[in-house]
Amino acid sequence: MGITKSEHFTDEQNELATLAKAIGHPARIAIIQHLIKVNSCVCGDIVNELPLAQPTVSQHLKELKNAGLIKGNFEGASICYCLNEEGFEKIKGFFKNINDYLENKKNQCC
Amino acid sequence: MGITKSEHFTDEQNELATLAKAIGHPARIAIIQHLIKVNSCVCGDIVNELPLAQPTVSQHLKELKNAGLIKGNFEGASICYCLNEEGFEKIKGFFKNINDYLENKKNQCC
DNA sequence: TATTTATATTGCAATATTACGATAATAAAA
DNA sequence: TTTTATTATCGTAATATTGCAATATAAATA
Repeated sequence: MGITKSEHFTDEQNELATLAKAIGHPARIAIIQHLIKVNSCVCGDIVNELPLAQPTVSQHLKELKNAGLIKGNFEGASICYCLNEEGFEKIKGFFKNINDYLENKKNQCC
Repeated sequence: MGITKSEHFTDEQNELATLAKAIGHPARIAIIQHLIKVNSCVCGDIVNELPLAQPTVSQHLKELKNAGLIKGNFEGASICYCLNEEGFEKIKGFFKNINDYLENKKNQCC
């Protein structure tokens, strides 16, 4: 049905899924990587970096912003975007759990 | 168009996106969390855990398996699933970069 | 105020995802 | 070999995502 039964999962599960989903597109990975490289930049810079039209980039930025992974500040006529620590902090714990588990696991079937 | 222009991105970007996308659904988060809790289990156990029908769970397991995040071994009539270290290892570096960056960042616009 | 520049929104077509009933496939048990 | 148990696949409906042209909005500048 294309509709996720999110009401049947915990808030934590839904939140983690939303964050991972936002990261789950190569254009949005590229945007994150670019922001790490240049620290902060405006939408137009990303349009020049990526093989996508301006409305498409704007849409990807919106999704990253909604998920809490980036934030934007007005800077004259442009909007300056950079990573939002808060969003990444939320994912951190999840992957830490997994890594801790994988380092200590024993007696698995596979 | 609903079609991702993956040919315009690097292999690394596409691979990271595929992994994140696979994690980006609450049911698949729940499956991963369950596997951490019980170490390994069969599909039927997950069907009992989640509010989803068996074909739906099977489909989610397939996606996690295709992404390299879980693996399954035949164990009698059942299939025993557990986490696949390989997949998570690939994401680890990406988040490590982000966390290192966020810990040292300065002079941001926002 | 009119123009330019930068970004967002709308509308739409193409494609992908989610979910599940029905059914198939596979292997153990009777 | 038939039955039972377990998981996978098929088919399909509902919904979501991706991408972009066209357009709107907002702020700076002439």
